Amino acid sequence: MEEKEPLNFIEQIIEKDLETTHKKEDLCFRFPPEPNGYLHIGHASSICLNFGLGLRYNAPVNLRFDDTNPAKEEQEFVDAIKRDVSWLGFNWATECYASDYFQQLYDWAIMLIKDGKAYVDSQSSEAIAEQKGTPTQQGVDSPFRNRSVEENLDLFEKMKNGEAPEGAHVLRAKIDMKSTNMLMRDPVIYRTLHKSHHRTGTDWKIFPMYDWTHGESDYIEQVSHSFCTLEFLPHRELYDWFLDQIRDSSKLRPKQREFARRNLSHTVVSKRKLARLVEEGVVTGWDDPRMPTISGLRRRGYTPESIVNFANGIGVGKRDNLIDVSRLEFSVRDDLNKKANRVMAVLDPVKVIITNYPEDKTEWLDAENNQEDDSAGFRKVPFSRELYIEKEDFREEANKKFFRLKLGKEVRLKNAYIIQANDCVKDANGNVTEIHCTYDEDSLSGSGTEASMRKVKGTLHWVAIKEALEIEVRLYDRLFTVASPDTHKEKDFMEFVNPDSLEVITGYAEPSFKELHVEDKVQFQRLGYFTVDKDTTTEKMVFNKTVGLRDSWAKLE
RNA sequence: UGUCCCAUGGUGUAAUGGUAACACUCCGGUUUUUGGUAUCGUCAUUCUAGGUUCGAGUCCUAGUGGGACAACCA
Repeated sequence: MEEKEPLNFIEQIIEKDLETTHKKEDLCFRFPPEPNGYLHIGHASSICLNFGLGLRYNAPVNLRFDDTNPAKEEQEFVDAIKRDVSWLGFNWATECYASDYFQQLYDWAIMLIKDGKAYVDSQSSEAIAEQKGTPTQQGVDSPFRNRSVEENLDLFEKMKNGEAPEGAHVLRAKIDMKSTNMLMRDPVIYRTLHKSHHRTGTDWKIFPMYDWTHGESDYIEQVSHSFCTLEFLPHRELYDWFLDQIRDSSKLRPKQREFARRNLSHTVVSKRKLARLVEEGVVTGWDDPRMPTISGLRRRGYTPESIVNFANGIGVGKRDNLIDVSRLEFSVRDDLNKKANRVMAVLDPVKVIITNYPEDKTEWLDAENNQEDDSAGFRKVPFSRELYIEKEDFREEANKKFFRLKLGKEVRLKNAYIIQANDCVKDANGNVTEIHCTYDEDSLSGSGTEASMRKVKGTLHWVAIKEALEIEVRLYDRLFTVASPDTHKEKDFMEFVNPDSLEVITGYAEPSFKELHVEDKVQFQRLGYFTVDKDTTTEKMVFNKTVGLRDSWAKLE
């Protein structure tokens, strides 16, 4: 007997259907992006939900491009979406396009007209909007609502052939202008658009609207459960109405169910808003490491596993939510802790001189790559007389809570020797420029000597200056200064952009860095996780800081 | 002046009429050649008021609060 794990409400819906109306083989899901932008962390949740269900029930999951609007959609986005879904580690059963169903949708529309369920309206969009009423006020019928079937057919044919100018006519479903659900007030199902479509070119001059397309696409693909976000809940009535008009009762009837979109703190998760950040130059592009896009997170150094674990870990519900970004950071630390090799780099250097170490000597010491992974092995790091350590790791004097280097006291240099600070040199402004230390020759890490086993409270990372590599390091902070930048009543979210979200510095790294390639992930010992950016050249390596280590010392300070 | 959805620690999600739990965060202890990791622990939760019931976070009613709906967007 296995433990009964708790089910989320989506899984409960499926389990119940499995008991009553559906067979296991009936299950089929889909992820339906519109190819008009890049996928972001919110989509990742939806991807993990749908593809996760596919894995759980061993059911197919289609990747369906909802490409009904040629004005916005592009092949570039199709490619990017496929790349992102694959990168997350999911395989779709069939690559589908709503545009593949244009003919079927058209045939059904003709049927609707013949049944008296649809009519051509020849008013302006303003007039139609006017007659639609408001949420609290019912609509009124269009003067064209009762055109004859013949006239409707004729006009619709003209729309299709491009004989009517854009905007002259639309096809509307004839439902109920008095409905409390505004979507049921004779929704537009076709508009004329004389634009080239990324897949159908200029074949079609009429394009179906979302509501008319989505449910019927689900039906064509025999999707059993069509999961979407809460804002589509009022669309469900229409979804069902359309299905009722065209359904063959021997076939499976798709059902739409809704879950709450998952919001991430300190960022925005809306394609339109993300596009503004790109257009207004706040970030360098859709894959800027500060962006919550899949490609941005990837460039930042997030692993697919960390994103999938994040999405699965937060669950799914129906309430408005704002997930703290620290939850995302936790999941990438958790994953990288197991995977990333430890290396040493100094980002804010101060020089250390080991006064009792020979001038010309360089020792190549063994350093363990990852204590969390026995198979990770060892590498060599050079040690010599002049080193860099972090400025903040030295104080002339400090209380005993400061475990680092101070005058007269000892620290361990990671993978190397125990040193003691004896003296320091300062510039005219009183800044420390050199620290003079002596080392304990018998204290080499791993040498097994008594001196090497001594317990010293502090351990510092360091690099030998002579062998050090200069690297560019890009440090990131939250893109917005407030948790929820886009829910403010009066202020535009752009007013909350953090002006200090990027800091570019030069750091110094141990020679083993030469072995790293773009997208490789490492832990800069004691600092955080970093990944090699694609801007890296043979001249200069560029690193992105993915996330810092937890830092209980920083909190103490 | 409407219809619909939602309400559990700081955050997110469980508990399916029967002891309110898990994760993150926060705080503290232990271990540690990363102030990391691991590990142990502390604090903290059912919006309000009625009702049904032996028993209500769960069911019902009302209230309060939050959200959605008036694109030829998806």
